[in-house]
Amino acid sequence: MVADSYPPVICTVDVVLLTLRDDALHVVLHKRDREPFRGALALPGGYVHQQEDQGAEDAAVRVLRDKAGIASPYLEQLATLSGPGRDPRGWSVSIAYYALVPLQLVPVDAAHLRVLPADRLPTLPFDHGRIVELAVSRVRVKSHYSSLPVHLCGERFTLPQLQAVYEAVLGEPVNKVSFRRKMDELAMLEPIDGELELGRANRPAQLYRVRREFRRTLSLSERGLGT
Amino acid sequence: MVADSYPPVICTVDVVLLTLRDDALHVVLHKRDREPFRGALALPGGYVHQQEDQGAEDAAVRVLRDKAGIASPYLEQLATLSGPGRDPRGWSVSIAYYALVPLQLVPVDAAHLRVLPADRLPTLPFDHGRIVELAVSRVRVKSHYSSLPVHLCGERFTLPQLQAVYEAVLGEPVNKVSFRRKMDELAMLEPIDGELELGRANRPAQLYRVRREFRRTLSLSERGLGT
DNA sequence: CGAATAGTGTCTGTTAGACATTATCGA
DNA sequence: TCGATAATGTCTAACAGACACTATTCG
Repeated sequence: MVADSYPPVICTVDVVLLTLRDDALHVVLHKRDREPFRGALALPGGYVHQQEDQGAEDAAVRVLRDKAGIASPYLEQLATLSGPGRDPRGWSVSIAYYALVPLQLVPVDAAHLRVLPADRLPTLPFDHGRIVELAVSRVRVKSHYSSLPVHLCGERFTLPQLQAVYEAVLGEPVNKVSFRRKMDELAMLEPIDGELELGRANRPAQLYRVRREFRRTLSLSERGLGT
Repeated sequence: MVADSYPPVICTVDVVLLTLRDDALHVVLHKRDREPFRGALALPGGYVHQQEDQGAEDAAVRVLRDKAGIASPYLEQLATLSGPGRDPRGWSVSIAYYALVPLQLVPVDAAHLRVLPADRLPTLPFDHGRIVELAVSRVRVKSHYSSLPVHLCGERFTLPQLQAVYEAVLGEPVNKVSFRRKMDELAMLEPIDGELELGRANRPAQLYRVRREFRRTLSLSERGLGT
């Protein structure tokens, strides 16, 4: 064996916490409170804790709670990045996750957090810029054929609101009729009985919520939304 | 900080090496030559080597070469599994990859290797059974809308042969006309000029090969092959 | 009532699958 | 010439997108 003569591999998790603001995907970044890159904005992340984590996902959940004040968002493993150069401390592994959360749940005023547009980020430490790219691209692809974007909405929303969320994530307009057929096919929404979005000078929209069995998961469709 | 008082996280890679035999996906397993589970069949895997690996993928390539005698197959990261219980030596991370290779390139007679059907495997050590499930499911999903299965073919093949490969991977028959339209759309094949598969009592089939620019990558299509 | 947007009906072009037809080999 | 399979043409059913029409609210 060989490993014993070398320092341990540095084993961390990093989370791309995504939310929607002004119809654009934003990333929640965290001001680092220790070296390396102390004071820089970076993805919330941290070491795996052997004594408390039953797996890397536990570490990601803990990081989201402790560093971003977020509990139980939609969370999925993204990729694992590794190598000798990505962390100045040595050969490292980062198990990267992405999370989706409605803006209302983000503590936007916290001094150690920033919410920045995903497509206009400053240079980030480590390979965090690359990780954000991977996350955004994964979210875009999955949004074509799944219910992923509903996790960017709050508990109650109208179909026109949800369509706007899809359009923001996909970066292109979506046909209304096709969109509604697709949502129907995904079968993950239920109308909230008798609840309408009143107060505007037009026909009020029906309010919907995600069915209980899809709250922390996805519904997939065979064929995606067009273009 | 916390990590210093604990033993290092065990950092390994494991590779699900898939091939096609008798129209069924098979996994190449490796007889372990050291503890734990010495002598048991398991996925080819090993430690990350800090001094030679520029990343986990390098480790996967090295493992494939050293343990399975395979060079430069199609290789893609699958998932990362981790936790305190999956390896008896302690808290461990396995960065799992899957690889596709034509049967001709597998050293099927090597004493330390076994080629077993993916859907009828014995119980494997660690969580390798779970990793194989993930790999097979990933390959099935990707085969619906990509050129992934061509990596199970040799250099030259006919369209009927390739269709049989798709059907084996997907586990269901594929419409011939749709299949050919899809291959055409993927635009990754080129006929080998004047080369036909002669010798049988019927019209000979045109031989094709993968275009150079797709040799180690994929071509994706918007809409997949049907059910 | 008029403006505005929600929600739905319907038409049409595109695409996938079923089926039929032609092509080309060995025997 | 026959049997077999490759390769392709064509019809049809399913589906997505465009468009238009109806519904319902506020002012």
